[in-house]
Amino acid sequence: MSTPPLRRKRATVHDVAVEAGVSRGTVSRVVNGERYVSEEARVAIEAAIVKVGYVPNNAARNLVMQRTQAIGFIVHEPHSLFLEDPNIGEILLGANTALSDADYQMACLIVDSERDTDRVARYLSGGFVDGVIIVSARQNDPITKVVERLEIPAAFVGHPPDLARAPFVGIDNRGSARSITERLLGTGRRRVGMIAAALDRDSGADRLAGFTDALGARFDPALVERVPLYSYAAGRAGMHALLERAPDIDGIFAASDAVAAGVLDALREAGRSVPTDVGVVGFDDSAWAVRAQPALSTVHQPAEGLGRAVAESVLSQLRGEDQPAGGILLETPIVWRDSA
Amino acid sequence: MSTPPLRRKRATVHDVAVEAGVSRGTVSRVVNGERYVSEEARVAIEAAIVKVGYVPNNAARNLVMQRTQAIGFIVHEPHSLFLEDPNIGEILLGANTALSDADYQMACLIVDSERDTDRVARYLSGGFVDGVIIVSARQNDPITKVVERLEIPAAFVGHPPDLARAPFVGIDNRGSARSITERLLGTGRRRVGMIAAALDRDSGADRLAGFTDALGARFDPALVERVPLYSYAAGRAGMHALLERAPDIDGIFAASDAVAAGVLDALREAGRSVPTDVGVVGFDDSAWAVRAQPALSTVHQPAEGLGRAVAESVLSQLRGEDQPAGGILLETPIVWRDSA
DNA sequence: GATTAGTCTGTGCACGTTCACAGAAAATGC
DNA sequence: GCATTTTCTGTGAACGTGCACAGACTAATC
Repeated sequence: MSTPPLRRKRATVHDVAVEAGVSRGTVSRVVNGERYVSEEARVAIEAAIVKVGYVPNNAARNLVMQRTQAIGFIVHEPHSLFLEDPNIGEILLGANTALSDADYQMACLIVDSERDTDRVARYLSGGFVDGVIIVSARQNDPITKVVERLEIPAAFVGHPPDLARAPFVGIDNRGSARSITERLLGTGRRRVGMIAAALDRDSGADRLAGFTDALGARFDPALVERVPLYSYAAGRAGMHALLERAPDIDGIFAASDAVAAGVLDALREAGRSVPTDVGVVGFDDSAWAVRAQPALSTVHQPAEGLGRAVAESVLSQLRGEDQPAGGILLETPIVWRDSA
Repeated sequence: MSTPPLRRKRATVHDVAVEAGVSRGTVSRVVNGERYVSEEARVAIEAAIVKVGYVPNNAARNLVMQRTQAIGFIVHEPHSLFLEDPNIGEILLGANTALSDADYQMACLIVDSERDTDRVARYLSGGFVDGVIIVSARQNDPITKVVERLEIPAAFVGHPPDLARAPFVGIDNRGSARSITERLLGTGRRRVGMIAAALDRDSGADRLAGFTDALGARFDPALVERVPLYSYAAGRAGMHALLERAPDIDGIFAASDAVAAGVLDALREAGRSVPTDVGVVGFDDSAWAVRAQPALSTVHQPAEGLGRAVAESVLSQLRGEDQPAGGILLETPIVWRDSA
């Protein structure tokens, strides 16, 4: 015997109106904070609202306003990396708080396989969201194409290289990479290499460019090892490969903290001590950094702030405001710990 | 100059009806898969749907059906732990896939401060969700009280001790803890202790109980160190304290992998080698486990499966189906690696 | 042939809100 | 005192769907 839902029916704007002795229109005006309502009516309505316990019905409001009050949060990453990379979690958290403060829902869409691409494309075309946040877009990303074609308000975390003027928030990956590499060079290292990761993404490519900038004439391409992902495993394997090729290396810029954690373990396995034999710096200032042995010197990435900012950007577009050209870059202080 | 939204209007059920030469009612019937519609009408309507690109309007449907098609996902944890604990992320992922397969939205609600409690309580009372998933309920949790009072369909991950017969999914924490402790004892350890965490939660208390079960008469309360959270930092501090008290300890059951990672580092700092001097086992089989040095022996927690199952439970309640009494327990195989 | 049961279809109403409009009352200008 | 503006309020029409109902047609039964 299944219990009937038993949800006592909610108060409507009409109930408030009769309680306050006014019309629906006036109630609507005070609920939405519009002008042209007398002080007398306002207090009566406000009292009536608390008395009958009125809460606006979103479905009705959305129906007449032709909107959904939901924002898609699209992550184009394998499931496993979504979990391993703490940045994404923090970005999600920041975006979620900003969105819920503005009474928006967040719909998480994780794109892993081809099948997911179709599913998300269909979802987007279905008009289930008013806008989208896109977290790790690749070059020639099919999802990005769908968003572009549908002309949905969108904002990116990181700069998608093939989208001319899409609003984005990000950090100065290149400048930050240059700064921390310079700082690493300042500790007196002579053979400094890099584990470069995710070069198909703007962040990965920019971090490598910043590294090259810092080294200038001293740059030696043989000291750069390229790995596909920002992951612990990739960092460990990459470092082993690099040590094979250049045993005299004494400094490493790892493209992320997860990569750096792999680097540290590879160095330990090879019998090198950090920072005495080799100095290591990372990027992100994630949980990996403090947990590593020794604690990582790294670039602080304001992930939660990025999430909040990217959400604000979409919200601002929805309000029809002008967008700052060229996107927003957040500050990235260097955090110096023990690994270099 | 703000661009006007320019969203070309979507096709409605009425557009499909005129295209197929039938009435709205018939279109509605085929869209919802009801009986009593001729084969002829069905094919005409299906063709018309793809031709005009019809997608049902959720807001209108929700309005008339008196529902929201959204499920709240409530996490009662500090923000930091939400990120550090990989289980929660995986549960979220599993729940999200199950929910979106059923065309439900997921609304993430993270409760950290007192202020959040009020916000979420108000959100729940507002009727913005049809049901809720509750992830880490404490005893006497105010959020749980609100859910109970509102009589919203709910399902828990883990068993809230003060709710008599609330549907839940979980694992047999006590049995699993007993099994892995027995296995640890089987490696010939004589002084086996535990870093017990989060005793205000059912999982924490049950893991300690399982440990006690396994030791039986050999149980020594002095070998149990209690720490507040399932965190790396707590594990490290707890292990240092325990070593102070019992330097002859040769086996440790850590209440979670994150705790175990802290234990490993504390043991390294104290100059003990694992597993030679001390055997260590964890709980969760999270990313921490494989990343640890040495890799952790641990209990595999099917986190993504828990998320999927808890979502299915709420969905099933929404369909008005009978609930299995006593909740659902998922399997937890032991994964034996190098740390013991 | 009349009655009944079963299948199929169209119409009007309801869901709860916002918005445009009309009109009343009050304030302001000459 | 009349015209004009400003402030305030109520009314009806949407928005797009599901559902109850009525009616039409077919097939089976008496």
